[in-house]
Amino acid sequence: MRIATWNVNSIKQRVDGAVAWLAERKPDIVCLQETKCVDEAFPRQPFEAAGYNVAVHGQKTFNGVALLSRFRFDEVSKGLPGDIDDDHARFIEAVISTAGGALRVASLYLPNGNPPDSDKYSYKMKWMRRLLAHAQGRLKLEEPLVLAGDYNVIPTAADARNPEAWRGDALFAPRTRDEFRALLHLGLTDAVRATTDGDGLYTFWDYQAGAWQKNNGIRIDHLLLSPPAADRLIGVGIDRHVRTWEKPSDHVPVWMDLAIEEAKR
DNA sequence: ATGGCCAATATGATTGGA
Repeated sequence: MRIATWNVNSIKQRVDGAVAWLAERKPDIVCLQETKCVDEAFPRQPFEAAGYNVAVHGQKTFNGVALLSRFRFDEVSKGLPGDIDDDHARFIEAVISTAGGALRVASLYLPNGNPPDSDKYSYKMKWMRRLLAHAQGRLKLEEPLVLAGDYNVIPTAADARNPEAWRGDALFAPRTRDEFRALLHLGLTDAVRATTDGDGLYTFWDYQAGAWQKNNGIRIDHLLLSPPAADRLIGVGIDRHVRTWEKPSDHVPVWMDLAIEEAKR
């Protein structure tokens, strides 16, 4: 079972690149973020033609998350619980049947939170605490669970080419990293860090200031796994070559393989 | 992390992104 996450920065701008990447990497399930369109406008057809079921939770202009799956969705729920007044489309979760039982996958787009002295940052903090509470509840199910997405968190200095430049930024602030560590302390595993302690593993390079050419990147797109999922982790990959394609997103896909078999039909 | 970008919007300037 191959599961990926990718912040596409507008799905309409990325249809061709996404279809090409699906054909190349052949993921079973994909978590997308920043689709930036309402559900009715999501370009479902090219993805269905490529063999994927599509579940979307979007809004006008900003945010927006989606799931692509080679397997049928048994359940889909939209929105992160914990605040009925939060109308940002940043969370979608689905259950898929596998040979070993239920697999639960969520695509999440955690708020950026800049500037850190603003209400945007307090929204980020609240959202992280809501995610923590939700994860806590889901972990009790003892299912393979994947919380994948753009966390807008640089976990450690090893996850940035120039950590000094990020000091004081909402993505690297001590409180941000504290909240991310609290997620890990629930028992969630960062799939990339479970397989390597290397540096230079980035998933985002700004469009500006030649960040890609200078490899001035950060690792902010993460695959977090419950214990039953982490026990089945085989390997991970970061498809940085996708950043060299025409009209690239500023993020690249991150994927992993789990030793989970698809349900027999 | 700014010199340099990109996407969406009834668009031609502004907002949001990270």
